[in-house]
This record gives sequence, structure tokens and C-alpha cells, in this order.
Amino acid sequence: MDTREQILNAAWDLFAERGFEGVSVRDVTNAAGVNLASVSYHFGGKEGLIQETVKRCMNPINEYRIRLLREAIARHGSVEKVPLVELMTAFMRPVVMPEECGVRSGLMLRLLARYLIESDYAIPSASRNLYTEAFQAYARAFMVHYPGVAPVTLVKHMVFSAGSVMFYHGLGKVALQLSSGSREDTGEIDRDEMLKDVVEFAVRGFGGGKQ
Amino acid sequence: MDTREQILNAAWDLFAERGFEGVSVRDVTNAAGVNLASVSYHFGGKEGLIQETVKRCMNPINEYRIRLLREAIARHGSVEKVPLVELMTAFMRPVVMPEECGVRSGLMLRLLARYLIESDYAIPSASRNLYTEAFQAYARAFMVHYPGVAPVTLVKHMVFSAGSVMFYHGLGKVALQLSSGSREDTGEIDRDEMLKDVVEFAVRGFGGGKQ
DNA sequence: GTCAACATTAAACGACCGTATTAATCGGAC
DNA sequence: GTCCGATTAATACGGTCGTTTAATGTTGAC
Repeated sequence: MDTREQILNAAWDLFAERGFEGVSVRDVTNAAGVNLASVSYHFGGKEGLIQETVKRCMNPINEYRIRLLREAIARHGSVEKVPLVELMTAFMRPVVMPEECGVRSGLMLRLLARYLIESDYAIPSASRNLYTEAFQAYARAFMVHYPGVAPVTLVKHMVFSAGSVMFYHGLGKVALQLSSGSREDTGEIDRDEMLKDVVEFAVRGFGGGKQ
Repeated sequence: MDTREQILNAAWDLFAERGFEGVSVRDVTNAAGVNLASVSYHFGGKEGLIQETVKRCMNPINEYRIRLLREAIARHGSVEKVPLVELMTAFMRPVVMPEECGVRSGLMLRLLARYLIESDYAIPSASRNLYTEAFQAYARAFMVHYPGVAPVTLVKHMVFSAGSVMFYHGLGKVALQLSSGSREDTGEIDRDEMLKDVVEFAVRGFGGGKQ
């Protein structure tokens, strides 16, 4: 019965590492130590496995986002009392620290980025409701802080903010090498610091808020 | 002789549309109306075609970036006299308006995003020097506007800015649909307006500049 | 013990992949 | 015209792909 689970675990790593098209069903089943036909049996085929993998990657992120927002509101009494920085941190934290919501490793971001691009940025149907719910919840919260700003402008700012945090994983490493001039790998990025930086950047980008 | 060119044109569109792994050499040669073996003959194989396609996509962007910076400096006399907004616009404009530097259509961004992710964000060697040159030129220019800010912080801000503009194409459409609540396609995004928006967002994110 | 439903296995299928091979064709130089 | 290198064309090859099939193993209810 845990054949299904082993397939999902193996698929996760392999898809993130080499992409959906770069991984064969045989790769997955070999890595999982199960039979080739298991994928067809449990997921109906490769496409079904991809959908299930993306769902397992995307949903916890948005659930965590919603939870962090709810907790922040509870902590401060009401939406309008949540400081802007805290709001932005709650929005971005699940992406920078995915393992806090059970999503293993930073490969998750690559998997998600791959899928979004390859599917022409179509959110998979199994995750769309949750994604929409999270996005709209934060949109409403941001509107409270910027009552004079047009909603469409706020949405743009949210997109820009999301873009900022989505690309820091990959390009961040490259850019830091460029800036130091050296090519030696400086190891892993300090994610707490990077989260703080990107939050401050986005908060300033929004316009600072009324605070 | 223009067989080579026809292959590159067809490859561009197909790779951007379906990804490198999702497009076979036969797809390319059929679309180009040339023989299957032409790819091996002119590019040494599929991988060579990919490299050449990415180079044709990436280099004009960075050349345009460098040219815009040089023109802005010439216009104002020196680097420090170029307004920050103008600097940021020069940095982002080639990505939002790629056809201004001969790069056809917005598919280019998808192609580039695909390649960066699939290659683990490794800049292809045929484009690395130009990429580095452009990046460092802008880094120096930004340093002039923020003499008190640590270079590493400026680089981070540049990465965040690049992320903002890189994702607006895909996620922008999705997000605007979400915000309007409706699912009807509102057609193409106003790119002049979006460029202005993302520039203002990034300038604020940087910290507003010295002025 | 028997049966049925579920799960796993090994083997095979047809389709498509990238590449190599060989032959045919072209365009100037002489 | 003749020759020759450059280019294009047709075909074949070995390999891998996703999926299917048929047989086997496993489980729990009755």
C-alpha cells in the first residue's frame, strides 16, 4: 500500500531535479524500488503522477500561508492591526521556508517553477481553489493597509513581490557570485536573512504602508 | 544557406512553446520545412541547436541593456546624473519590450526562464561574458546612487528586481484575473504601464535613491 | 476453504526519439 | 563541360519512451 507513497517520494525528487519531461516512468519506479506498471495502476499514467506531485507540493504552501495569516490576525486582534512587515513575512515565509509546512527541501521551488512555466502558468485544478483562497485573503489584508490604492495596483504589487521571492533561490546564488567576483561556491544562502531582505524590499515597493 | 536560419526561427517558437525536451528534432525540421539531418549538419545535434537558440535569445537582451545604459549616461553627462528611475527603466525595458532589440515576441521570456531552470540557473557559456558585463555595469551604476549601501545588498535588490519583472508576464495575467474575479480573458497586458509599475516598485524597493 | 477484490509482477507492444549513413543535388572555379 | 566542396535529401538503426496485457501474489470476509 505504501507503494503509492514511495512512488510519490521518488517522483518528487526526480521531477524537481530533472523536470517532468526529463524523468521517465522507469526512472521513478526504479528509484522507488517498485514495478514499472505501478504508476499506471495507482495514478493512471505519468500525467496523473505529475498532477498528484504538484498538488502535494503546492497545497501545503498555500495552507501554510492561510494559517500564518489567520494566526497573525488572531495575535493582533484584527486584520488592520497586523503590521505590514508581518503580513508580508507571512506571505513569503512558506516559499522561503517550505519545510516548515512539511514540504521537503528547496527543490520544491524548482518543481513549482518548472510546472508553472511548462503549463503556461496554469494553476493545476487540484490546487486552484486553495491558491485562489490564499491569494484573495492576502489581497484583502493588503487593501486594509492601502485603502487609497486601487485593487489592481495592489495585485500587481503582490505579483512583483511573489516574483522577487520566487527567483531568489536560483538567481541569488549566481548574482552573489558575480558580485564577489569570485567563482568559489560560498555555500548555502542564509535564508533567514534573505527572507528579511526580500520582505523589506517588497514592503518598500508597496509604498511603505500607513504604519 | 538560409536553412540554418529557418531552423533557428522554427526552433525558437517551438522551444518557447513546448520546452526543449518537449520538442523533437523532427518537429523543428518539419516546421522549418527542411530535412531532418540539417540539424545535425548545421548545429552538430539537438544540444547545439538549443545552445544557439538560447544565445540568440539572451545576447540581444544584454546588448540592449548595455546600450541603453550607455545612452543614458551620454545623455546626462555622467553616471551619477542619470536619474534612478531612468536607470531602472533601462535595466528592465529589454525584458518587457524584447522586440525593441530584435527578439521576437514575448515567448522569449518563457524560453529563457525554461532554460535557466532546467540548467540549474547556469548561464550558457556563449552568453556568460555579456551577461556578466551587463550585470556589473548596472551594479556599478546603482552603487553610485547608493554609496552607503553594501554592494551585496545592492546585488540582492537587483535580483529581487529582476525576479519582479521576470514573473510579471505569466503570473500577471493569472493574478489580474483573480483580482477582477472574472475568468474572461482581458486580452493582452498594457506593457508600457506594466513597465512603469514594476520600475516604480523596484525603485521604492531599493530605497528611493539619494535625491 | 473459498471467493473476490485489490495489488504487484514480468513481459511485450507500438511509437517516437536523436543520430549516422549514404546518395543526390547544387554552385562556382578552372 | 568538369570537378569538388558544400549542402540537402532519404533511409535506416539502436534505444527509450509510456502504456498495456496477462499472470501471479496478497488480503480479508463469509
